[in-house]
Amino acid sequence: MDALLLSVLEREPLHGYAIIEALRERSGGALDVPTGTVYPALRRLERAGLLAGEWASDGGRKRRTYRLTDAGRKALAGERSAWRSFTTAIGSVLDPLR
Amino acid sequence: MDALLLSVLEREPLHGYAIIEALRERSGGALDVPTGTVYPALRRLERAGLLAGEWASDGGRKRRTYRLTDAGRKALAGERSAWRSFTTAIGSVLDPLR
DNA sequence: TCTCCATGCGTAGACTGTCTACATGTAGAC
DNA sequence: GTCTACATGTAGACAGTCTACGCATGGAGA
Repeated sequence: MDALLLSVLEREPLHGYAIIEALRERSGGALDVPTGTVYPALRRLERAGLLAGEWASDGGRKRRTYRLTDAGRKALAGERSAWRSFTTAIGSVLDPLR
Repeated sequence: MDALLLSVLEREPLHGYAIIEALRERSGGALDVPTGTVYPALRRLERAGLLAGEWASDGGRKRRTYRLTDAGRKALAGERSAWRSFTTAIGSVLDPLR
């Protein structure tokens, strides 16, 4: 989850709702993350210093827009390499060379 | 976890301890799953009818050897395809086409 | 006008699964 | 006699996700 959020925010700052849509889009509909997962996760990442959130107003609507911090960018690199190691490890068990 | 256990048992029945070693070996040391994860998981899979366990004696030692049931084999196929979908979805977010 | 839906943020509580740490015991090597 | 590898298992903490809510605005259509 953390890696996904960081990755989506890599290019441009987005607010929660837009992040959910971006995840759905980028994954071709496969990833439909509920708000109960995303919002707490964003908070968590903000507390950890990986994201910076800011309130903005679009018309009457209030949005909390998050952007990646430098620490977040580094964390993303780590998450990506961890993900690769992870899938390689699982893959080596699930699809052993025949 | 379930997929990993089922996959390791696909070729031959094994007991818990051997399963842990097999996972470590097959993954090149990356996967070191603690007993507190494996044993309950094996029980769970057995209760679900995906594995069949049987006590055996090797010398003075007692082992519980698990083998894949037909349902387990089907479940494994499902797990494999689910894993592929999953990694594809995550990958499309983490490593978008540039 | 009124209602409904998409937009938008958020929390409470249930649920699930993993991990740490422990208990128990045998066999064999030194 | 003690240590290590083998072997199974549980209790309880912990973390993260999901379901199901509550609240509010804006715009489209009946």
